[in-house]
Amino acid sequence: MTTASIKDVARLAGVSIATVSRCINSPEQVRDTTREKVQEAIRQTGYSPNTLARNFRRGKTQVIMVVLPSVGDPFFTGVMSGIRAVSDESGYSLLINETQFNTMTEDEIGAMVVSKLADGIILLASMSPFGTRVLSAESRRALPIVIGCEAISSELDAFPSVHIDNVAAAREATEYLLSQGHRKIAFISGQPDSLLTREREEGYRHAMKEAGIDAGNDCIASGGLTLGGAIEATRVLLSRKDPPSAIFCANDEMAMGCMHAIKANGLSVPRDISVMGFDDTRYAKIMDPPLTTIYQPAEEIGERVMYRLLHEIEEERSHGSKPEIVPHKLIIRRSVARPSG
Amino acid sequence: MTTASIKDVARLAGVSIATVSRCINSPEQVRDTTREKVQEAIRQTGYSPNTLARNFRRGKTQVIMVVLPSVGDPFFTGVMSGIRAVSDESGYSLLINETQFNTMTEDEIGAMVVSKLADGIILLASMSPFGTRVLSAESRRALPIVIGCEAISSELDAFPSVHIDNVAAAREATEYLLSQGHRKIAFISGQPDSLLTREREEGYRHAMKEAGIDAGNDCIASGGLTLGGAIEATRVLLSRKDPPSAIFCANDEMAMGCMHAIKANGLSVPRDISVMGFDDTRYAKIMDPPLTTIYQPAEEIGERVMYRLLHEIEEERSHGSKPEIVPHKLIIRRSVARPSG
DNA sequence: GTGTATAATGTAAACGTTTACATAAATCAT
DNA sequence: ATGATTTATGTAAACGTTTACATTATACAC
Repeated sequence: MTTASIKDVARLAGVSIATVSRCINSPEQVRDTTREKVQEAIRQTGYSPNTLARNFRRGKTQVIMVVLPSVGDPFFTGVMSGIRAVSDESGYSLLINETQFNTMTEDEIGAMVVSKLADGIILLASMSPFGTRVLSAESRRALPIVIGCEAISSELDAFPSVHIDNVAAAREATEYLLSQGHRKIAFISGQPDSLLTREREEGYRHAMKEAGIDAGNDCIASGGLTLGGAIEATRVLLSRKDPPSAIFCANDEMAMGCMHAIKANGLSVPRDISVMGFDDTRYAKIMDPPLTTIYQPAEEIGERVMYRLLHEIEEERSHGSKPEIVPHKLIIRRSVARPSG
Repeated sequence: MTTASIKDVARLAGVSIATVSRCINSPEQVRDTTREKVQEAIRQTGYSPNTLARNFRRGKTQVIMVVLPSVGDPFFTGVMSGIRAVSDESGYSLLINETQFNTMTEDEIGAMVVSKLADGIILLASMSPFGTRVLSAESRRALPIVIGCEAISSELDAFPSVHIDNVAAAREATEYLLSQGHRKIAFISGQPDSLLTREREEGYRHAMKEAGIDAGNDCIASGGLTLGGAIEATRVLLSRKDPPSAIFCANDEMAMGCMHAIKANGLSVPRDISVMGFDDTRYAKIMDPPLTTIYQPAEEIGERVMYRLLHEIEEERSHGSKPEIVPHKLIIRRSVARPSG
């Protein structure tokens, strides 16, 4: 009971396999009467083209691989939804790879594309991509890759990318905290090596320095970008002899954990401690109090990344293109107030 | 500058392509000296097997398609993470399809499997799958499909599935509300046709009926399983002349929206209105107040679904297997209290 | 060293499409 | 009706693997 192939259809319809193929791929080339015969045969056999064979023949998979730290994070969900909107309309499927626990090395990822598992690859805030083992310098440059949400360091800037200006955004956020009179501002970052938050930390440090405040290492805690990590980090921060009056979290997810930990400690937000997030996920506005944060146009980032990738795939590769910077925005809600002390 | 093929490697190593292939797939079959030659040639050419050709030849993609309403929902994120844990270790990749806005019809989904885009398919709380157009009755039964999170209606019970007992769980939740003295209990459901919540609604109705309370249609509002939908639904519920003293939401995501809307209305949870969720996502415990809800073992469901699917793919198809029921649990936190009135 | 058993390699077909090219059929002007 | 032109169909090669089978090389016993 093996599935019907194009040959079966051809035989049943009394035509050649080429004609059947044309009926499917460029129906206007075949005469009406023949087309009907073939369609009838297709119906009878229950034929559906074997994608494996087709992909092989065409040398394309119509699949895009998306590599990202965590699909669960509501910000990435937003980006994904932008990507999906474009991929849907252009006939691509999405292969998702979470690097959450580093189950997949960059080399493996590179191998997937080289070995044609996907036609292109979107790197969302991943670690520095691609060791040199798998990909020669040339082939690396020839690979359809677009980076989203995070600029990649120096030597690899041949890859196109789209993201906000993370440094500026984090500086703005910090400056807002400063403008409200805060001096003791803590920062909860991602993993130490996380590209995603490195620039935000840089913006934070920059603003603090400019304000003449020494943001020593005990102002910074790592929350691993997760809810639980942030709860832990906040506990540590609060147990310090001189606790902060404001905490700036590198993403909203951590801000949620942070706020929870503060309340669980019997303190109030923003009366005792102010909290600032980053991303403006769908949860920001329903938090209690609603979260003051930095808005990133998640869907737009996703859309532009995907459009960009399509361009890379379908047109010629663009060398050393400048990153696309999309605008961010400080969203003032109610989780930040002037310090009480 | 086209990528190297197995031929190039063979030529460079001075062996036949068969030997190269064996070096990759069953190295023990080839002599050490030859293997080294070949490996050297592979290194020099930068060869990596063309997955397209390999898949074609082998008739397998090593890809599983997962169809689910929304990757953004933290519950599904949990299920996905269970699926991923198993798929990773067994060498499968995941193709994700959100049906969120019904961009993809069931027929299209069926077509994907028939046309070999994926080796198997996991349906997470999707609508009733598969029209009859694409799939004949026999091939439908022959398809490696496993259903997660929701039993599928009557005639299709040939598909294996794993999920909790939704009816019983929802009944328990409602009974808990009743035991706290609530009589005016509202229910916020998903879309009217959503399989995911239909059974939960049934459990709710059942418990209400058993308690001798008439749960008329104005006790039930649709929140579309989304945050925003639940906010809207709650507003409607609160504006009734005789508002409920407790609201049971068909998932935690909606409970978050619900709680927000209640607070935004100047009321307090649980003093004025109690809120009950369903899923026990990672946010449940950090809500303010922490959410009383039904725990579903999301990761376990994902793992078992995936194991089940692997079995379907690798062993013979199982006809009419009974659904696997995993345990749920009522988690009592602080969003439910005795009614004040 | 011969013959036999075993291990290693080579040869060639097959998988199901798409497509360049060749051929046959239909259309049209005369 | 004939030939010229256009349109529709058929033929066959190609894509890069894997693998059954045939062949050759190696090891081993005598």
